[in-house]
Amino acid sequence: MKEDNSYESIKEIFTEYLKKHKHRKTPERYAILERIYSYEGHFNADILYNLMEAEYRVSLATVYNTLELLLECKLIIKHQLGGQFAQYEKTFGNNTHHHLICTNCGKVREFTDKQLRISIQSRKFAHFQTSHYSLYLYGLCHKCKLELKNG
Amino acid sequence: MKEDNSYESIKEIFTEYLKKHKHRKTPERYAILERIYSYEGHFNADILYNLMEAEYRVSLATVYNTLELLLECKLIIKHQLGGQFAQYEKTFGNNTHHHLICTNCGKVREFTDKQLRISIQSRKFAHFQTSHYSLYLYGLCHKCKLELKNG
DNA sequence: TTTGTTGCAAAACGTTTGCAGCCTC
DNA sequence: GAGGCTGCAAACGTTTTGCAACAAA
Repeated sequence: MKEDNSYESIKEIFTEYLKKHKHRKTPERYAILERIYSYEGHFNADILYNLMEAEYRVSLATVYNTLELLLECKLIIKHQLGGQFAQYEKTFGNNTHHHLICTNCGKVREFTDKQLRISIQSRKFAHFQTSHYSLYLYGLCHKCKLELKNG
Repeated sequence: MKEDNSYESIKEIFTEYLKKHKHRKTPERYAILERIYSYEGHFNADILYNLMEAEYRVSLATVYNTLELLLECKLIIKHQLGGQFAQYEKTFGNNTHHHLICTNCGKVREFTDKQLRISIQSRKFAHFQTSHYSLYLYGLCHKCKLELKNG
């Protein structure tokens, strides 16, 4: 099981995808993939760009380009949570989780709920083939609820 | 029941909100609210701005300003579906629904599922007070699935 | 050798902001 | 009359694009 989520097998998925779509296997692309898979949690293009700086310098354009490819082969997923930056996260080695978003401070928390996950994933459609999903619950986090009550 | 979703009662909610927060009751704000509530489906700031053109001319800044107020008093909700525009929709007189988003053509379809809605709405958290939620299922619509298979 | 990819910088895009004048309150 | 709101245009910040140089195939 652990092996399935190792960087080697992830890399293989990416290589297959690149080959199939006649894209080139550039060192930049693999460096970005590797960086993403050693990162825990949500990130955005700018965070990733700055993380890369230290290891293997790539341009921001290449970061965006590679994120697009990784989205297409489903190695990462994209969230449009707040206003500004799009957020990304790796899909393998990551438990499927749901998001709690505070409408006051914008903080994002994750939670897992197997029952909920199954309810959603088992929903089938005649004319739509689901590949993945996102569930966002909006509301007030503990801190903001107290602040608004006292303020 | 029908009365509860009429424009008059919606307007009252907005008026209450404006009064409570010491905001002014300007004709622009009511014109925008009215336009939104006579519109079916998702819209974005630009669509709304263009719709207003014919009836009661307002600036784009005012559109954004008013959308912000309507969000705060929960008369509309905001979706960050694709990349570009944020999408909005009215909340009253609208069944709670979920979204199917085609990852190929970007088309958004809605569906309702009472059981799923209840499962999600009944999930409680110790340190988070949920106000609303969004569920997005990503995948391929019928048309795109066929196109990709044949292409 | 061919052609996809890179880095750079400039452009594009939706959204936000600053400001003078206007209009609720 | 005071101060919040409007329209306008300019600014903002993220993402995309055009192009010349480069490198994978």
